[in-house]
Amino acid sequence: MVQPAYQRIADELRERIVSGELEPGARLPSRAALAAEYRVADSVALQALRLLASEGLVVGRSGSGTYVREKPELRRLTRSWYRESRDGSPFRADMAAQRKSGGWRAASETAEAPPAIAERLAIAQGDAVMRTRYTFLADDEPVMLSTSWEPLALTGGTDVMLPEDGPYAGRGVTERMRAIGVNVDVATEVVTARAALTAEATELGIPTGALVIVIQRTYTGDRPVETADIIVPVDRYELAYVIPVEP
Amino acid sequence: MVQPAYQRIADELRERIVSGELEPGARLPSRAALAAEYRVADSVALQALRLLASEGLVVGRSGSGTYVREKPELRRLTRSWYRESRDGSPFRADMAAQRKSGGWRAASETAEAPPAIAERLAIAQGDAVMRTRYTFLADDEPVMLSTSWEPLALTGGTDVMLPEDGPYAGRGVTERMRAIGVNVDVATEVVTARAALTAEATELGIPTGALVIVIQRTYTGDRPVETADIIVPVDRYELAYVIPVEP
DNA sequence: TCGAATTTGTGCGTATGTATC
DNA sequence: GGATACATACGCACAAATTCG
Repeated sequence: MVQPAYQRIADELRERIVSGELEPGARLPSRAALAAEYRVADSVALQALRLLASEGLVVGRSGSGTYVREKPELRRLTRSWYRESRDGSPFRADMAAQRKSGGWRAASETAEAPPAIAERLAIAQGDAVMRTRYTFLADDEPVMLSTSWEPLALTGGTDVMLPEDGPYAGRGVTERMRAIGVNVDVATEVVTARAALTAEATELGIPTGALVIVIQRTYTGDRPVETADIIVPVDRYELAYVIPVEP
Repeated sequence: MVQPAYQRIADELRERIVSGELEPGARLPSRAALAAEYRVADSVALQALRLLASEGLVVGRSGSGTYVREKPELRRLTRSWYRESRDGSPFRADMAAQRKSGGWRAASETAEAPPAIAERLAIAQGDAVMRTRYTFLADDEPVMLSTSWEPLALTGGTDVMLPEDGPYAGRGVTERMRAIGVNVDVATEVVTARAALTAEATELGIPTGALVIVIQRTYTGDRPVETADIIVPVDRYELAYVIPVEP
């Protein structure tokens, strides 16, 4: 397989970056310099740099140069088997552990279950659900998004129908469900990753197409009671799962 | 903020793809058609399509067209609190559950601990470690990579010094450590995502820069006993964490 | 303070090769 | 074989930001 020139240039730079030879903040050769070094047209050097930028390895600054991406202070989200036992919300606990103020905005509305959500909740497509969109804030900056769905068949007419209103506002799914006599045994988190959509990128203040981790979380007892899509930008957070090993 | 033309084109196509209006396998308008529709030059339409391709949303086929990426059959890796209680290796169990044959190749060698690994193992930089590289196979195709490090101070001179040799070959970290009287309590998995490096991409048969999930797993008892980097292509696998909720 | 040089970001038009239909 | 479409590459142009003397 013959490598196209722009890929070869990108590969060589990528190796130098991940090997640490080019440290975060270091300046890459300019487009013109790369073009001269590799004996290619300016546009080919440009293409190589665009590729690296789309991978999140480098950022260009107009008029200045292209630099190896500085890693922002990485925050950690802990997901462990005792997570719900901590007082209040897991997110606030994580933020507190890192000396950040944690909070969120939320808005709920009723909706019809789309196919993928219906399957996760084991209900019929089009069934009524309560959809709640969350924006999580750390030091007042949006850092994480979540959309949650709960079957109205379960919570309709009860105290806890609105996750962020009433006596159990903000208390977490387990506690709210317990309040209406619904048992919750396990949380399943399916982790994937993709590029951020425009709407997500705008809300989170990251470039469109930046990498995000998507967590599909479902709380289940005798049946699924809540499912959520959680969007986490990879360069701000890492997820830590703590798993006990059975003796 | 004024959006560049190529980004607007990419955004609109991206929305149509993730919303499902353009289903997997559907053909996008040709470059020429896009250029005409948006009144831009051919090269601008090209730039938009390259952006989507770099995000893994579409694939171009020479002479034919650009198509919405078909999702390969998604395999699931289950990570749960009882994972080690299953007989043999977790990977084989996952594969068996999905009617695939699972296996792996491995090669071990001694090495000096690089800084990041030393920190994860709570040893000094440069201390001797046993490094083992794994290639996991499903139906004889490489699907997952892993590199593991164990402090030689712990296993040196014992039966289990080589993870894939001796009486405990392939039996999992917990069991091997128990055999030499070392206790293992918890596994911590730190999940991030990035673009695949050239070497990884080649080995896994995916395009360079394709999205991979990186799991940094550390087994800990009284002290860290093993740590590993596990590379999982996102479009082949999803990770499922099952977390019990405390009553 | 000003201005020139540099550098990135965007965009245009063209050419060649190759795969598909 | 011819038309179509993607992949790569070249060269050029201009705006905007930055740098530096």
